[in-house]
Amino acid sequence: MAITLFIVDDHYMVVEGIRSLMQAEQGIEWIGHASTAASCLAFLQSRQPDVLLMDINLPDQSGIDLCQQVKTLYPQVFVIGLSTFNQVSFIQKMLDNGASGYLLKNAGSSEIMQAIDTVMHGRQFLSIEAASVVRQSGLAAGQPVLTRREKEVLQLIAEGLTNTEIADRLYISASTVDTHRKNLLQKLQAKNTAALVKIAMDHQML
Amino acid sequence: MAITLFIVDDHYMVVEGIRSLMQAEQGIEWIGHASTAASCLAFLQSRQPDVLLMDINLPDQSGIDLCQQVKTLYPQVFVIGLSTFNQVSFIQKMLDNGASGYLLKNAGSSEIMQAIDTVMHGRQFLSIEAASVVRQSGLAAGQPVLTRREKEVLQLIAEGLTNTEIADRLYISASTVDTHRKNLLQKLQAKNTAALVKIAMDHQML
DNA sequence: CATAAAATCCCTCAAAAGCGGGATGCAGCA
DNA sequence: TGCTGCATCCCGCTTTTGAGGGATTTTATG
Repeated sequence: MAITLFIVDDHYMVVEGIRSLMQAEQGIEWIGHASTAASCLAFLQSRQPDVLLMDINLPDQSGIDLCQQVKTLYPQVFVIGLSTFNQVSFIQKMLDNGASGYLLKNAGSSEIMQAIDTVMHGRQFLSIEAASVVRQSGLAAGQPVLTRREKEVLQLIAEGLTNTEIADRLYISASTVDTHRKNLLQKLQAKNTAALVKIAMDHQML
Repeated sequence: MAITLFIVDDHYMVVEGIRSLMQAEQGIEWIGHASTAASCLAFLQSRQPDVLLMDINLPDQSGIDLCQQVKTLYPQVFVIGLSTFNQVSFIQKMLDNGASGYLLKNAGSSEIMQAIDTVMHGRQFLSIEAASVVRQSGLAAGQPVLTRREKEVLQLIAEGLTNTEIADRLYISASTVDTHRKNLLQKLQAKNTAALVKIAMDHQML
């Protein structure tokens, strides 16, 4: 019995690349692809693949959210996240939302096959590069987790507001904003606001 | 005589996708691919394609720079930029550096063929989506152009250095750094440093 | 209900950024 | 030769931040 495979990715070249790579493989049945989260969900209503390769960047909603929806509706489907290298900060979120693995888009056919095989056995698969970056960046230890308020303050800082302006916007005192700011600097290990924004952008927090 | 094609992209799936799409086409000869700027330049020493598809994000250096080098060394090679949709701010730079066209990674084979055909005739080709985004975002009017010094200062600001630290690093006075900082704020229409870094990141300047 | 985490607020003081000027030297160019 | 853009440097003054604290109230959660 062949393993059925479905792909969600809005980049046609990537879809075509995987199809081409998988065509040569025994035991893999390509049952289709979608370029949006909506059309993916529509397809799944009629048929579910064993393994679902899912890009993190989709035009209508993020793969993170789609992953959660899919796993809620069809827990038996194994989801493998797919993205380019600079989006590794999403890996943890993806796994938190039920994904079984993570592939970088420079993976070759053997790595894809290995990923499919691993997740079909109920284990987790990470691209070697992904895994190493996770280790390097300390993501495995959980990337700095910001509270709701801290995220709000961070967002407004990045928009160029000062503490007092942020205070007005959030109906709190400037001192409080300052405290949040200090905590942000500490959590993200930033020397000052400029570095804070840079690091936050690098971690896709903005 | 078939048109020779070479690809630089660090995502194997994309390379494979294009190869698969092009294999079915008449008159296209795939002469190879590279995953880094360095290996691309090495290949070009021995052989030059008619058309060079080039990803903008490469591991060792940006496609923007590579494009300029390639066009300097081999002006007869037509370069077509390749990237995903959120990197459109690079399109103008790519074209400035001598690229003849721009394809988004969700292009299908007909669009790729059309692009190759168009640039081989010496004309410019933009993906419809790319063209529309260029119009929308006013990129065609040219995004703010920074001087060499301003770029250096911007980089160091984003790393969290203060004016005096930057001054030490660049062997200039803190006052000068301050002037560059003022000019950066003005050019990028930023209210303060935080917004400056955010905007710079949005424009892929960092 | 106890406890921890989050959110709130306050203080001081030094350092840095931001604002609004002005000014000089130098290179490329019409 | 005069113009323009770039890079360099300086002044005074205000605002904002960053680095130390300390403290209280809310809100989850076992």
